[in-house]
Amino acid sequence: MKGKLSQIIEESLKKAISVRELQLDKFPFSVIIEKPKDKVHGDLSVSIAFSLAEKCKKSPLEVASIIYKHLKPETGFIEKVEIAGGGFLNFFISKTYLCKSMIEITRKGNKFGHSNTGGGKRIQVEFASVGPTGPVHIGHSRGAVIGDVLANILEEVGYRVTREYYINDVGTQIEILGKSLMARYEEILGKKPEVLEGGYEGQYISNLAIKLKEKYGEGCLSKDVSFFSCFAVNEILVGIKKDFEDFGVRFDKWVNESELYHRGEVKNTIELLKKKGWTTLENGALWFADDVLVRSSGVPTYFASDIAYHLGKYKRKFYCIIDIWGQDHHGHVSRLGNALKVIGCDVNKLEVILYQLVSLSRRGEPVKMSTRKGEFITLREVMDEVGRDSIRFFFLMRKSSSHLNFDLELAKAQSLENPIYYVQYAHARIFSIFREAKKQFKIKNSPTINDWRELEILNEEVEIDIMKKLAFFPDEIAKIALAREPQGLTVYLQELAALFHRFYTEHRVISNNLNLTHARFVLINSVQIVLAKGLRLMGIEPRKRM
RNA sequence: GCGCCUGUAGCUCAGUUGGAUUAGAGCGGUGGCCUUCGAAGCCAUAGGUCGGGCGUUCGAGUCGCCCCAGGCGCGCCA
Repeated sequence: MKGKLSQIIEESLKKAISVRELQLDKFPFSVIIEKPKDKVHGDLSVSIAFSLAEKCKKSPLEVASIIYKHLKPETGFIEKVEIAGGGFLNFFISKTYLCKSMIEITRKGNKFGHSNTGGGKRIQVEFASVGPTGPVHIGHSRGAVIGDVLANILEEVGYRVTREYYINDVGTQIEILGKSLMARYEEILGKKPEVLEGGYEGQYISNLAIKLKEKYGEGCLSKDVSFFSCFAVNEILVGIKKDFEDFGVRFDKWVNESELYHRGEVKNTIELLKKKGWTTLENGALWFADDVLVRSSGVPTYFASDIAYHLGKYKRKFYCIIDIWGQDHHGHVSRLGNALKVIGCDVNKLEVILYQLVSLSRRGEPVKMSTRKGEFITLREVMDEVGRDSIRFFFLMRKSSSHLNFDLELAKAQSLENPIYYVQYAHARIFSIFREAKKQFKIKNSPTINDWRELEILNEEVEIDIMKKLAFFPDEIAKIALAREPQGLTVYLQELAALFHRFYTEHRVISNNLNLTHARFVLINSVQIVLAKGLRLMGIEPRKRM
């Protein structure tokens, strides 16, 4: 709708310029359309007269009047236009348009909201990538939700999305993991292992050791660390994949860091940086600016392989590359960008979304989490405790840059008052109405409608508000996709649910007035379609009963 | 010390690329609403110097600078 209106304004401006009523050297490249807070200011409003006033040497009111004069009476979309507040142009959407929107929703069903603004361009979203040194903990799950839902939304607006998980399966941490497992294995076989400083200590390590013993007996005592590392990584990865699967997160591609080494990509990338003259040798290590690419031991760092990984992404020719990382990686952003820049990558294509880590508490007492010490709450545990849908909704209620405090006891205690139930309840109520309707009429769950005039009978204020809210859904999705802010979905769904609950309380759907009943069936069916759509985009299954 | 993020009602947070003389929602508080499609709901009411200051602008919760408070990062870890 905003796009439609900005086009109308642009045409008016062009006309005004061509007849020299507005003196502008440059055409303003974008017309910003806003949604006023107050209904009396219309459904959509434009404040461009203020910004043009100075350039044209006219008052905002004069500019607004000129734009107003050249507006083409539009095709039933706009009911009326007002100039107010000294230069605002306020537009009121026609009821005809709203009624026609309901027909569109009814016909399109779960395809409503889909658009092709992305034009099939390919976007890669890399998210939730954590080293396979332990089970997924709840902190990482936030990145998983943000990435998964953002990917859903980008697909909805017509991009082809590749969801990718980068597995850091080599390096110091993996070696420590192997040593930790080795020590535990030796321990349960009655040997006294070497003391290991800073090793991984979680119960899952012991479980892996037991598994090794059951499978090979004492046969692994002669194996070296890399054997244990490899075994641990593979086993843990199986668990991670299962965790994400049960959490409703899917990936199209899993990339192993080790593969980048086997294919020589890391080496080639380092050579490329060297050749371009951007590296220095100091204390036996190879540096790029203030960071080490290759250790004095000859082993490349994570930094080096990540440059290689991203160079690979560029070679795959994505329109846009999105990385979703925990805030603790923010120091990595600029140096990665700088390195990519000097080897010829267009860094404008790279977007890094940082999310604040989840801090966990129990009855207000902070819970310290450390993967290494095994002191952490896993995604699995929280899923069992509060349910996957609640976690998803909760994690999407705040913008990614906000801190998120997650109190386990509170989450459990509030589970009945969790906002997700508010939205789900609205959805379930609609099904309930249709169940009741089935008893009284012989109707299907999905009413059909061909003539928009049948909806003109919907005159209550809250009905009009609902229709507007629904008609704006595609705009909402587009905005969320563009801003890369999937949390906007929770706000929209709560607002729509609130309108529905009010409508439900104030008015009856099923009544003696058959025409009104039918129109309201169409209305609530549309609400159901959009609620379900929004929830599914969030990876939450809409409920028919509570 | 340097860098990133955050600071809005008692609590948890919205606030649309700066917009309209009354800054919103949920929880919690108070008072109402079930003979009728699900009360996990609705309505009303109380509660705020938008951390503080200066500035830019026709216009600032939103942008800039400084200060205060909290979180995180600053490794030849990833």
